[in-house]
Amino acid sequence: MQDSPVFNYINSLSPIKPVKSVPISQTFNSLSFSSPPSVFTSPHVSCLKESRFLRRHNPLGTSKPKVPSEDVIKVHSSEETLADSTHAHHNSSKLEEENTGKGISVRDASIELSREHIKFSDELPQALKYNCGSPGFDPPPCGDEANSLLELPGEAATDVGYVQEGCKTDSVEVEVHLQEVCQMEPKSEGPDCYWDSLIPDALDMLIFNSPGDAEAFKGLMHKPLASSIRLNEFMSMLPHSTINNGRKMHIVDSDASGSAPEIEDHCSELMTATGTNQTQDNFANVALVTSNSNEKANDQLVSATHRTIRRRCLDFEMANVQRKNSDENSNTGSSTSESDERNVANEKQLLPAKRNGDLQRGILQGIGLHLNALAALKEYKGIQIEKLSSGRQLSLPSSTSLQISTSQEHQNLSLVPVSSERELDPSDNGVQPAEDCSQPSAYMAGEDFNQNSPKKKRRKSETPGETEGCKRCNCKKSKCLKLYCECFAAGVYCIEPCSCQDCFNKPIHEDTVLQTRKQIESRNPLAFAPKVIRNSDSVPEIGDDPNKTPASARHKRGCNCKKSSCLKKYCECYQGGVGCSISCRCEGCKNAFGRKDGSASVGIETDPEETEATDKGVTEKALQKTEIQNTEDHPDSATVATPLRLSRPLLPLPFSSKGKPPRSFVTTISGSALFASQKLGKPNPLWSQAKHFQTVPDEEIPDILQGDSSPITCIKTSSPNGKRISSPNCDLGSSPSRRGGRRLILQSIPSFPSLTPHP
DNA sequence: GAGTTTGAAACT
DNA sequence: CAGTTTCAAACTC
Repeated sequence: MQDSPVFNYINSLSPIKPVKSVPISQTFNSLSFSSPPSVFTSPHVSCLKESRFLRRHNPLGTSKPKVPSEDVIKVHSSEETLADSTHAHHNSSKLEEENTGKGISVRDASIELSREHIKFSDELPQALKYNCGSPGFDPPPCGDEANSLLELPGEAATDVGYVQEGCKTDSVEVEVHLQEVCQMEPKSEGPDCYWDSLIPDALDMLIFNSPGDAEAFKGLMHKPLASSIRLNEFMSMLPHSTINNGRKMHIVDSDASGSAPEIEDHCSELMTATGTNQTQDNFANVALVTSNSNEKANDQLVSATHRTIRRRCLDFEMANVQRKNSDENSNTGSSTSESDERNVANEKQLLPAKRNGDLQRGILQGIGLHLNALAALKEYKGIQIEKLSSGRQLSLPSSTSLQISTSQEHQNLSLVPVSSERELDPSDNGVQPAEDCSQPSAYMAGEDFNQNSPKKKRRKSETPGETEGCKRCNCKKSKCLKLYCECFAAGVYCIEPCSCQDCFNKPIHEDTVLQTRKQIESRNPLAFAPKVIRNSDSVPEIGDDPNKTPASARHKRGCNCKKSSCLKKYCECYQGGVGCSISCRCEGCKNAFGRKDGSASVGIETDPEETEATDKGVTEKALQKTEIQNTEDHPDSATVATPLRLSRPLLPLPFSSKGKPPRSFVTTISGSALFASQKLGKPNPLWSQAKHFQTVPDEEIPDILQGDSSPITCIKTSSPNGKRISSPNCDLGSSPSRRGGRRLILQSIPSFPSLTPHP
């Protein structure tokens, strides 16, 4: 019987057997996120994976569908597949056999798909290039798929964990398969990003929501991808694939034995249509469902799969959540126009402030995408994002997300204590380690976006709005563990685009990074705080002409320029787009945003543009700043047009209009926005990231309180470490001694700054 | 792309 | 806290 191809085939499809396999549990360490290798402990599995990759890789790798590689050919026919399965059985333990069989079947199916659906391949010209965009997916070096798998600790771990849960074999296989698919995925880089952010939601809708949602999803899918061509097909397929009881796909109904081909087709279409990881996920789900004849098994598998996926793709999950929300709240599948869709996508990333409850999520979402990733994304999206953000996005959200990202890093790295005012959500703990997110993201950014151009080039070429978000350092001696390193200073891991040497600022060295960070913070609690403090909610000051630099914004410590006259980026004030203040010790200050001597803040506002130093860049900057400030003033209003800059928020670095933003220059989140986010209160898995906000308040308080006009306003703020910090603003005023000013502290200020300007 | 300038960060 | 050194970004050629 076993020899019978049919039998084998069925076996391969049967979910039940795999589950039985107990031994596997040992192989796979459940919940051990750090040990992906464990997943691959089994040589057998590894082999399979590799082979798969090769197969897939080759066919897809070639931008155009070509004759399947040898491997592909081998597995190609179902019969052959069966044979393989059988073979596997013979060679491995039962458990492994099971796994193998399944894996093979899945794999085969995939292969067949690729083969049968050449069009698919066509649509995926960049398959090779594309590394799974999933946050959870560690971006393995392009081309080295086998390795990549191994390198994906988070994913693998996740998989493993789930495997143990019961659907082990299938889950694992599926996961693997997904990974493959991910790698295969076609999309252009830009679109990838887009889809990555977008699809998750879509997926959710597809899977969890009613068919109506499917429509929405459809609309979403429309957009930009080349693969969208397939949308119709996909959509037509939806009825079948739409979830039944909220979890299963109808496809499940088709019985395991009979519908393999159909499923495959669907899957292929699905993949084609979406061209995203999520799609893959769906695919996985479908595959799982299909393969299972047993209801329970199906449920388990599906749920397991979902969980796995979700875990892997925290970011996406966030997105999904948000998406769901948005669906519920506002539209439903109505998003048909491209612009809308894009907006939606952007919103996810940028954090739509408009929707209740979305804010937080949005923020989280933004967080979900690692800063690095975001930055990279931004680069790819380029203008698109800007447009979107400017048009619809709230400046606030952007800012928020940005800030969050930065803070997040902080948290991750330094475990900064949350300020009292902010309660951490219990869910925090439950949330996957930030690292997981950040890591993959970081890698992803590097790999996914795999940029050809070195950071330097980018920097030079990058326009203020285009790529500034992403920090790329060039450290050689600091190992990226000192503030010299922009990445480190910004609280982000270095990514591929960085040209640093001996870099320790990577997830791998988290401990080191964390430790170093703590050390630095112990020395200077504000070391990682934003260098520029902006007044978010403060009422426009006297000089706050829209066209002028925000008076409220000031550099935390002030600059110490001697030769640059504060007219170059050497000057942190200038770089941060703020005027110099009393805090500054600069000589010959000509800061276009405001000279320290001339009524510091007011002077700037009076006429920054008139400053001799004013050049186009400066003016532009000033304008941008103004925009920002305006936005900040109305952070909550969703409708506020987001200035270009705000759109940037996706990027880790909020500020610099030109070139890369200064290290830690961060825009302060508006208190209200922040508050709102806090209020959402719903335990959000990503809430932990919210912690990061804590830093915001610190900055914010001063901002709020500060009126440029009020020289004396000093605020006591709590640093992340709980140390007290004085706001730079204090300096402004009064005290002749810049540093002395800081020490003036307003002790009665609430930990959480009121949203309104301090009296 | 290499070299210089600059000022923050780090060190003493 | 001040002075010096180190460092990497910013800038120039």
